[in-house]
Amino acid sequence: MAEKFYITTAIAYVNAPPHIGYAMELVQADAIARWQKLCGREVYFLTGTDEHGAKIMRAAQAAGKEARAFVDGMVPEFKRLISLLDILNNDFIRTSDERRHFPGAQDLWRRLERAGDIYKKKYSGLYCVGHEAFITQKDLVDGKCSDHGQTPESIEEENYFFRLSKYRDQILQAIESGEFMIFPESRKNEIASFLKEGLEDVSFSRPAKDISWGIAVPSDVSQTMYVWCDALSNYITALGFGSGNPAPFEKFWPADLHIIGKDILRFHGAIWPGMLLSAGLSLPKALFVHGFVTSGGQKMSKTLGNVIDPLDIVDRYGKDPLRYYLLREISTFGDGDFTEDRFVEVYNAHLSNGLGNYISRVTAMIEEYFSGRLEKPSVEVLSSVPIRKSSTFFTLKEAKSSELETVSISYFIDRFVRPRYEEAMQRYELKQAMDVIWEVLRELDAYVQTYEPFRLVKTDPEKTKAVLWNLAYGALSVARLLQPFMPGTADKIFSIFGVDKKSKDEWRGVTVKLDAPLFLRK
RNA sequence: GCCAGUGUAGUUCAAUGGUUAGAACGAGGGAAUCAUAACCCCUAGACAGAGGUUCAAUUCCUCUCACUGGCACCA
Repeated sequence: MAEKFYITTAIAYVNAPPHIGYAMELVQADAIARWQKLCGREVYFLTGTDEHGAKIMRAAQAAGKEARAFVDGMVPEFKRLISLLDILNNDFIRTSDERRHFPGAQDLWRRLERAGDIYKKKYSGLYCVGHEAFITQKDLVDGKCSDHGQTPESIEEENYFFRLSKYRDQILQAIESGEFMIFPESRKNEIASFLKEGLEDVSFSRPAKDISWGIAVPSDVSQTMYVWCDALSNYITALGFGSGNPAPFEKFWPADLHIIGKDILRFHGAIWPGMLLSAGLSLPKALFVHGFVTSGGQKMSKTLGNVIDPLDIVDRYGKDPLRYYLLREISTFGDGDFTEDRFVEVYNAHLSNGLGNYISRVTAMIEEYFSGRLEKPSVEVLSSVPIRKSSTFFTLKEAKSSELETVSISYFIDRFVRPRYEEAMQRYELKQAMDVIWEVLRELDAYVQTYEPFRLVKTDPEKTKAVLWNLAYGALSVARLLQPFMPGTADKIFSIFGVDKKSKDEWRGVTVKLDAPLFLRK
């Protein structure tokens, strides 16, 4: 039976249309999900939307809509982005879904209550009349609310709290032992030191009179769940936890990987595991924490006019170019920058001039010299056209220590490219894995230069066949490696060379047909 | 303020206690013509600053400067 792999993105907050950060998170999750599938795992990939809370209520009000109508209008935008980016999610959960989400969230609450970890306590906070909500110290400028310029009132009210402090040692232990992994290492250190400083209990509900748009506390309808139990629980409610059909939950939980942004590390690295421990459920196996996407070095904002709309980019350049940029040009775990100038530069350099041009030149020669058809040459013929010694291959550490004088293209790919690629993927270093692919392309372009098949064909057609075979083999290998990242492009390449992508057999021949260049220069 | 981390070519990144610190994009030049004037080759260009440890430091230590993240109820 296939091993399972449960992967999630954070649920997107729908107070505004989808932004590039969510697009990146989806694409990262998708690349990993596709990779896991290729490795033979049974993948369950969840994404969704977070639709409750005061901010949504305010956004709805500003739009002159009821909360329900507002979120219902917003969700299709998120789904459209998902479909335009070729995201292969199995499921989409909405926290406002009373049938799928509410029962599980309330069930989770009851479990925590049964564990004795929910208690009532006076909560005192700074209440801003303008916000009609509590604000924090950070919202204050000179003691006044930065948005409304008013001095907040200090108000006390009774809320439920969750005894998070009780689980600190267990959480810390799980993180330090590697039972609950956090990528990258720096984020693991960050959350570990946060835990070491000590954990306080967290407020877990708000009076319903203040926030009606949410999930009622099961035992007390005068209170609405605060975000933790409402939103984090999506990861299990989507699997049917607390519903009539918990089978998927039993099969797929715990999550193998939660993909999140650095801004919500604490919730996923402390509060969520605390809740799970209290409920007697397993902890997720790992957290993947990415950074932010800026634009021109600054946070995107309407006033600066530097907001990048992912839907617009897909519209004008295509889905795979955007996927490419988000996965390779933005460092996997760090922050990254997105400007259209840079995007076009990269598009031309790596996609048009690099990948696209390579496919063009190879297919053109095969079509021109051999009517588009090539059979795999014999080993003897192939061994007469190894890659040159000055190539990147011979600068690899692994190669330096070997005694090899020359090496074939297929040996190069199987023994040196794939292991490095796989090693990067196992650490979820998506950019590094893609770097490997473009190194191969560079090697292949240089290989054309070494043997000059366009010249060689006039004197030695047999040898030319071997050279072109290797180039086609290289193109197909690149397509294979590309599958998690640029699935549409990978499929196109398989189809251009007339091979079945699903076949695991060795390629025996290619029938080439290129209708249009892969990426036209911009 | 406290804690953690980062500072390498115009830009994005890599590596290393010891011969010329790698690559990509961008720039300049050359060669080539299979290809989307793409590709290939060559050139220019960097270890934040100051001390220290060491036979030897970009790499280890200290300090200064700069930047980033965290210091909890923000999705």
